[in-house]
Amino acid sequence: MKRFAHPDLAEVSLSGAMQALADPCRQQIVRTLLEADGRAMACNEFELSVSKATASHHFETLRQAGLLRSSTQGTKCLSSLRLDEFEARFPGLLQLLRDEARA
Amino acid sequence: MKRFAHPDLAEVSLSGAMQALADPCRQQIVRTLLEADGRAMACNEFELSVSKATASHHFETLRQAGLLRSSTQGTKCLSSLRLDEFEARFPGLLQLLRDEARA
DNA sequence: CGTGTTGTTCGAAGATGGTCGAACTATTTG
DNA sequence: CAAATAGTTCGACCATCTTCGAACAACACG
Repeated sequence: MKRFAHPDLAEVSLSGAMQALADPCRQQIVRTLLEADGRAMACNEFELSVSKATASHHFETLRQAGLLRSSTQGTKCLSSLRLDEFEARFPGLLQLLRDEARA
Repeated sequence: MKRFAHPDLAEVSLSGAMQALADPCRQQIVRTLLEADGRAMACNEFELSVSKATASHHFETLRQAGLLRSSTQGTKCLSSLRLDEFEARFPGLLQLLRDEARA
């Protein structure tokens, strides 16, 4: 069973966080998780217009940016937002995504 | 005398803003302007470790992201932050840069 | 008018990033 | 065990981004 690496939020730079959140596909992933309200979701539950390989790459990028916590459950990979930790490190950043989602 | 284009903040996407602010060199420019407290600064007043050509490109990128307002004064190009407008469009985003500047 | 200052623009080189298909691993199910 | 499911990893391709030097433009100052 695969184990994913999850950096400490203190190691995540603002540049890194912004770069991760700048991509539309990754924004979509984070927005979906924001609406999921804390629930962990499998990769194939997200409606993404990219291949499996590309999606997997984006999930990894978001993990490295401290946004996602992932673990495998059977053949699935469940991911949830590290909401409180990320909010403590970069206050207000995720709220901007929430706002843009309504627009 | 050259005139620069300055987009309406409503036309600036969150992706665009984050992409602009993700670059270390551009972060340096914005941070310097934040410390300048509203004062307009010439390009050569910023201590950047890149060539003139590259710096000029970064200033243009920041203008397109709605962060800078620039105008020429003699041979100089004076730039200032569009602080209130940008803050109204993306609340809290510039504060993150300010915080990271102290760290 | 010539010289120096300040940026801009152009073209090219090199790095980075998003994308995919194919092959692979691990797990569940028949 | 065989087949289906869910992701990951690899290698390659292409677009975009960063960077620079060189050439250029506009202005200030003798």
